[in-house]
Amino acid sequence: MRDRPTTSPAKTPTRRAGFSVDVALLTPHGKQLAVLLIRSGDPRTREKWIVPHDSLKTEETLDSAAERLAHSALGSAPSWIEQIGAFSDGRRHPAEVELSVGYVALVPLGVPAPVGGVAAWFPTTDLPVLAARQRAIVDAAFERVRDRLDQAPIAFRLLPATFTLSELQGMYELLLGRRLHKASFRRALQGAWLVEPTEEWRSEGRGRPAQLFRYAPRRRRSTRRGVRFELLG
Amino acid sequence: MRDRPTTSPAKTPTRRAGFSVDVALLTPHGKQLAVLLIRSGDPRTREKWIVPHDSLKTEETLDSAAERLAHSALGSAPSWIEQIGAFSDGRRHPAEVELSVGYVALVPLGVPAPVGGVAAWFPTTDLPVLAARQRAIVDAAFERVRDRLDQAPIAFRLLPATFTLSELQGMYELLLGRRLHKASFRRALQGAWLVEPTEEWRSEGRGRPAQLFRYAPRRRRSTRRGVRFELLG
DNA sequence: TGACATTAGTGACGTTTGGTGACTAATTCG
DNA sequence: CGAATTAGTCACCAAACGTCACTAATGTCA
Repeated sequence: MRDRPTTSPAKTPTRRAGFSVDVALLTPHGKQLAVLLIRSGDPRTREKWIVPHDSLKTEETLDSAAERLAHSALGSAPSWIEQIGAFSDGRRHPAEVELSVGYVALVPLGVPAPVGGVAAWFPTTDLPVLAARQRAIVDAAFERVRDRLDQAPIAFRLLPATFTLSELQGMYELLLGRRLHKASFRRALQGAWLVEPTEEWRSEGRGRPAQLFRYAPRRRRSTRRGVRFELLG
Repeated sequence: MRDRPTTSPAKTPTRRAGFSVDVALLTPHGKQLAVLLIRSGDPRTREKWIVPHDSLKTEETLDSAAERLAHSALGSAPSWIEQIGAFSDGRRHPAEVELSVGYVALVPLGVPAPVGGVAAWFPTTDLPVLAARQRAIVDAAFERVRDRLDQAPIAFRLLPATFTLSELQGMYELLLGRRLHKASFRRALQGAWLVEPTEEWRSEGRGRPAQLFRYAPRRRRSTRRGVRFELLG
């Protein structure tokens, strides 16, 4: 359970800051991503589910507040976290603060579900009603994950420490929402020197056993590419 | 040394919010980018130059506050603007607020220098001392421009409405800090359907006249590319 | 036990994309 | 006129990429 120093009634006489830090925790869930929401402890709020949030404590940075929130909502540290930005625009927020700083964090597959009852994973397509500003933060979190897929080791952070190449490809397919070709995927992965094989093999029911790999990026030649106009509009 | 939000000097009686909006205005300046700084009107501040900033006015969104700041500092509207993120960490800021929301904005080449004396363009390599948090915002602004170069029409927004292809290439070279090959650049540009020729030609002193183009992106086929591992580390 | 389904992993071919040097074109300057 | 300068294009080659087809190793089931 999280502390809510900001839930003093709307008058909030001793509010330390005019803003909150909100963390959207994401994890793979079936064929899509899911976000961790917690039950609103405040019966006065209109929405029943909220994104973990809090105001800054003394001597705390934004990043450390986000990490504290993630750890406290989940029971363990996330494997990746990044600030999304500042959200305001007068939309509803459970803490009724003027501004919220949104964060996105990744939780590996297989981390046990959070403490019983008060928190739950909600898949992308089945979100409950959230306060408008928190909904915007969650939407931006999903979008940020897709956008950062090529720049940060998103897929690797969503998998356990060792994994098969098929699992890695499956994670990319989940995140991209489309199928990839096995040979192309592996050739590109090979060329990037991102994974190294372990001695272990895993036999998953039928079929040939798969070798386990771990994420171990090496320094690679920085190919000076030309300008890419494709993504521009 | 960090700022102490509780020691707000008694002169700031009606501060509406515990945060500011700060805008880093960038424009091409010789062979690099420059940022617009204004003279600090407050003799008590240690730093002589500051980034334009203000708190949110009533019923104002973050984006509209940033646009207002840009317009008021420059006299005209910027050609592109985007939020960078929230900055805190207890570093110094002229407004002595706990948090600042940073924005980056682009100003086309050739826009006249701002009003006399109180503002000036400072090239990347020759920045004066700024409050630590504003310095962080300026650094992030330069970085954001480089990062967005492939996703947003940065270079086009820094040029006048019509331009030669050599000018466009020169702008990319300025932003990337390296030379590009003419034939590759034009082939890629051609394939992206981003510009269309005008009927005008410009004769710039010596050499063959160049045709003028305008930015006019067309819908193009979304090539489903494979995964790019190169940028990952 | 042996055929078959299933999953892992690789090889090879053709196409596309991208880097490069060399060429032609049109202008100014002397 | 010819040299210098800038614009614009072409052709060649290498790297990257999509695709199909193949081999490999396991479980399942008649």
